[in-house]
Formats: sequence, C-alpha cells, structure tokens
Amino acid sequence: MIREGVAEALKNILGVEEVPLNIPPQREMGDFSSAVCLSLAKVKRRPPMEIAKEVVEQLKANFPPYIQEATLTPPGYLNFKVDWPKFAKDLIPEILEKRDLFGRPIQVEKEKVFVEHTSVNPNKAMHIGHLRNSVLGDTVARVFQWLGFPTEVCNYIDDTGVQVVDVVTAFLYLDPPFFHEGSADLRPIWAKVPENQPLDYFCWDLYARFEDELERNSSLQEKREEVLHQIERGEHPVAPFAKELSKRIVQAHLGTVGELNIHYVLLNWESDIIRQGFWQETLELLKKRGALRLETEGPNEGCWVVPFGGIVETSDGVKSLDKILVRSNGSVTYTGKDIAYQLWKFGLLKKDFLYSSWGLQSDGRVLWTTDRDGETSDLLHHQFGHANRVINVIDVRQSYPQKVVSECLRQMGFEKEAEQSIHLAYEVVNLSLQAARILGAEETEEKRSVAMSGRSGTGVKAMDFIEMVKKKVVEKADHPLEENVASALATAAIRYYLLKFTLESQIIFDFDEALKTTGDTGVYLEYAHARACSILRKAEEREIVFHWGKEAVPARLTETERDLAEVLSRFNSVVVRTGKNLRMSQLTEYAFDLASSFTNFYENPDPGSDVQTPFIHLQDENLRTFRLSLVRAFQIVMGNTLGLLGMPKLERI
RNA sequence: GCGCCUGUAGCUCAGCUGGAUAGAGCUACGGACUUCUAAUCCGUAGGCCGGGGGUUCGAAUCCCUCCAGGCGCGCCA
Repeated sequence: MIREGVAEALKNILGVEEVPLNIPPQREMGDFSSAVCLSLAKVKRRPPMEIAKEVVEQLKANFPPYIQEATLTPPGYLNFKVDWPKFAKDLIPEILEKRDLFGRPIQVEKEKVFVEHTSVNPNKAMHIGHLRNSVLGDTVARVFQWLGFPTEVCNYIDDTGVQVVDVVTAFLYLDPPFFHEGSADLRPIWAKVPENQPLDYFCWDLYARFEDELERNSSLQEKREEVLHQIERGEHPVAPFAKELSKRIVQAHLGTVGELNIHYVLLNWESDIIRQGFWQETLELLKKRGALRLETEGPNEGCWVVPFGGIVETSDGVKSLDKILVRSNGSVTYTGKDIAYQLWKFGLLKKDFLYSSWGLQSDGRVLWTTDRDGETSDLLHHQFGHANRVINVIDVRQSYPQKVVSECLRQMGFEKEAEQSIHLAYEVVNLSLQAARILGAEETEEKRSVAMSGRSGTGVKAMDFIEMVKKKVVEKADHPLEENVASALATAAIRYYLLKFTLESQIIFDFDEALKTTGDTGVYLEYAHARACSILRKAEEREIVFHWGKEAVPARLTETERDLAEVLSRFNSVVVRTGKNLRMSQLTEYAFDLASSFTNFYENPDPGSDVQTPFIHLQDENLRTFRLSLVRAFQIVMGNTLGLLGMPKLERI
C-alpha cells in the first residue's frame, strides 16, 4: 500500500518501468529506500546524487501517500520516512471493516484455472512425498480461488497402470488361498486383509513383498501378464476386483488428505479416459494438424512419433530424441494418453467423460468422479475442464515428459494452451540417514539421503506421520489438549513443514526436524492467532469495549506497533505475488513474519521500557483501543493467511 | 555424453526484479512468567554465501569455468 505509492511516484518522475524498493540498513535513515538513481546514472549520463536531488525536490512538492519525508544518502540512495500514525488511521479501519475480504481483489477473473494434484497410484498407502504434492496443489488452488479465479481441482487416478496390476496379482497369487480361474467368489481374497489393518496399509506391505518376490518368481511374472490382460479386457471377476480395490484405496487416500483439509472437485480415472475414446480423437487431431509422423526406418520404425530432434549419436549408441506416442504394435504410450488428457482439460476435445457424485467431503462440498455409468455434464449442469490455465503439480522428475506434452500442444497449433500448460515442479522428499535407519532401510552410509520407494516399501506413511505429529503436539503441551485442537495443530505443523521449502529444495525428511513445535513452525502461527483471540476474549470478558476511531491512534507509533502495521499492509501483495510465481514458500514466510511481528508487539509493545503493560490493563483509553484494534486487525489478517495455507484458525489452544 | 536443479552459520533453511553492515529457526550459553497463553520474548556466540575468473559504481544474486551432490534423457507408467 505504501510501497506501491512510492514506486508509482518514482516511475512517473523517472520514467522507468520497475522501481525496486529496499529497507535501509539503519532505520533512522528511513522506512524504505531505493537505489534506482544509481542504476539510472549510466543511462542518463549524470551523477546519481544529482538525479536523486532532483527526485527529492519533485517529491517534496507532492509526496506519495503516507510519506512524510524524503532524503538522500550518498552515493545516491533515496530514503523515505512513513507517517505511520496517518497510515494506521487508514489501514486499521479497512481491515476491521473488510475482515475476510481485506486485500482481496474485487474483480472476478474469467479465466478458469484447473489444478491437478495428488494423483497417487491407487495401490498402496500415501507417504510423505505424496503429501508434499497434495499440500502444494491445495494451497495453489486456495490462492487462485482467493484471487478470484474460477478454480477446479482434480485428482487423477491411474487405475490401469502396472502398479495396480501388481497389487491385484499379489492379492490373487502371492499368498494362499490362491484365486482359482473360473471362480467368481472373491470373498476369500478380500478376507486376506486383516480386520485391524487399513486396506492401504495392508497393500503397502503386500506390494513391497510382491515386487521383491517377482524378481525371482517367473510363474508370478506370468500371472501378472495374465491379470494385466484380464483387467484390460474387463474380464470378470478380476477386472471388477481391480476397480473395487482402486476405489477403496482412493477412499483411504481421501481420508488421509482430508486430515490436512485437502479436497477436490473431481476424480479423474485413467480407465475412463481410455473408455471414452479420448485417444482416438487425439490421434485424429494430431494427424490432421501434422504433428505426428509415421517412421518407416530407423530405431523407431513402425511407430507414430512427434519429432523432437531426431536421431542422435551418444556414447551408448544411436538414440532417438523423438517421442513415441504409438508403438509399433499399435498400443499407446503414457505420454500419448497424457496429451489426450491435457487436451480435454483445455476443452479441446469434443468427447467428454460421464460423471457421478462420489460423495460429500468434510468441507461440505460434493466430490465428483468420472464414471462409465454416470451422467453427461450437460445433465448435471456442471461443465468440467474447459480451462484457460492448467497447473499440473508433479515432482521435478517428470519435467521432461511434461515438457513433451506442452510441446506437442504447440506443434498441434495450440500455442496459447501450450503456454498455459504449467508444470508446477517441486523436488522430492527423501529420508535422512537417521530416518532411513529408523525405518529399517538398507544401509547406505555413503549417501546423504535415501529415496522413498513404494517398491521396496521404504517410506514414512502419511497417516503415520500425521499421528506422530498429533502425539508430539499433545506431549509438548503444558495442559491437556482436546482431540480437535491436537488435530488442528498437527495439520498446521505438517502443512507448514511441507510448504516452507522452496520448490527446488529437496526435503530431507528427518523425524526431529519434522516434529518440531517451536520456532519456525505451523504451531507458532496457530499460537499467535490463538493468543490474539484470547486477548480479545479476555477484553470482552472484562467488558472492555473499544470502538475504532482516528483519535485512538497515538502521535507516534512504537517500533513494534509500526512493524506489525507494515507487515499487515503487505498481505495483499504477497498473495498476488505467490499467485504469479506459484511459490507457496513465500506465503509461509509471510505468515511467519506476520506471526512474529505480532508476538513481538505483544511481548514488547513499548520497546526500551522496563514495564510492558498488558493491553487490557492500559489506563489510557485511546492507547488501549488502538492496541486492541491492532490485535483484532492481526487476528483478521492472520486468519486470512491461515485460510490460504489451509490451516485451521484456532481460537484457543 | 547431453540437459535440468542444488551448494549460504555446527544443523535445517530464507534471501522476490543486482543495492548500503547477508537473515530466520534449531543447537549452545546468559536473562525474562503472581500479569492479555513462556509452544513466547530479550541478549551472546556463530559466515572467504563451494573454489576461481569476469561483467558492474555495486554480485549470495548475472556470465564463464572448475569441484561436489541430486535428478532426467525407454516401443515403462
């Protein structure tokens, strides 16, 4: 609010596009500063000090909003002093009035944003790596929603992949009682799941054991081929079993992410993409647009490929950089299907899914699913897909295939859609050596971290982690916690932990680190919010009524009051920025900044003084009103921030 | 071999488009609760920002190079 005004004024005076603002090394110099004159010196061929002098002269005639003084320091820095009381007089009432609309753009965006996240293979329990994906995607969606974009969140379910085939084969043939061909009764198979164990947990171990066994058991390999074909052909009873298994595991996943306040609009099943003939239409389109080529010679003979650089000689032989979409045996590759799916997201296909309701989610909204026996979207009066922007949240290892998808769109002539195909790439979650050792993974002393692997069953299961954090939070509390408070703190702690790292940073998961409840954590945010609520509650209990009025603002703000006001005013621009760069870590950074400014204000409202008077005990009615209003303003903005981060707004802990 | 990413305090990490004396948290040590919530706050200690070269008035940030680590380059999904 202040910065924008200053930047605007400088842009006008100097005629530049961007004006970077900084904080001076010493506060006495000013509240903001700019080195813009230094960088302009060369262009204008004049000493920076001279330019700065002129700027200051011009500014003095007409200061930007809330600026009361502009000075300069050699070799040409511009410094600005803010009239904080004046600013507080506008900022605080605005927050108090607008509440959850504070800082929110008024205009409704027309562009529909489609966010896909989670997309975990439905054959085992989720682990903490999957959770990073879900939390990132969910937060991105919340940001876009807040910015006024129509937002659709979808979770893609790959129910036809080998991972599901593997676990189905394991169910049928790894342990007795074995499945007998021709038998329709699968009850003995289902009965393998112990009563006291969740299905996804059971499958976690089953899958790992199967992968291990598969390497040396050729009859199991044959069985797997057989199951694959049975599922592909939709044969009874194996195919329905596979579907049922996937559904139940998806339900378990939804339960897991539900713990962290994560919800979707739509479940998108791979099997429905195939069944609805998306690929056939895509193939026609690719051919028509001339993006596809049938190879008649070379290593890719007989395949339909998208040209991507042709044949290349490398140290290990001749390789093709071209991307195969249809194999020489006529089958479609994963990338091929992915292109079809991406086209659907943009509404570029004529074909569509059929839909039905999966059920109600804990946020009270319906979760839709694609369904072979469902209704058309027309009938449901709900159009899915047809997005203007598609954000796929997938870890960085998929960067190349994702690039292929968008490049293919480009080659098909969908330039705009290719541009709006955004791969939100993030680094993976690995295990620290200590964590790996605790989990009993094989010794790998020479490495810094150990990758999680569903195949080998090494990883921290998401639900286990959630339970551990809950337990830790209860342990650390100095009083008994209610169950819902413990859950809320765990949610905040976990979401914060998974969001605070930059996208490029691998999370080396370590139990001590991840289970921290002090300092730079989600618990800190909740505590600050609850503390603000408590103060306001106490004030109410003591019948301290306070009504905002300009007269409450002191002639000078203390350092901590001023810092809090400054952070509060930054809220909107931070969210706008995270919407642009999709870096959710900047949102957690802001949240921590906000919480600690408040805590500092709370602990030290009068810095330098020996006595700090609790707000509700203040005798000076104006000061009391001012500080309690600041508390309320903080409560509102912190609440908005927590909402964006998908964290509960605890009123007491 | 080619491509992408990372290297900042003992540890885990920030550092937005290049700006003045590089910041948090954890750990260690010393303080502050009869009070609005101490899961907090204040203080002390801790740094050739991987190495070297360059561009610039100015570089953790941009370019080149080297070193170290991670990932990707399938008629897998």
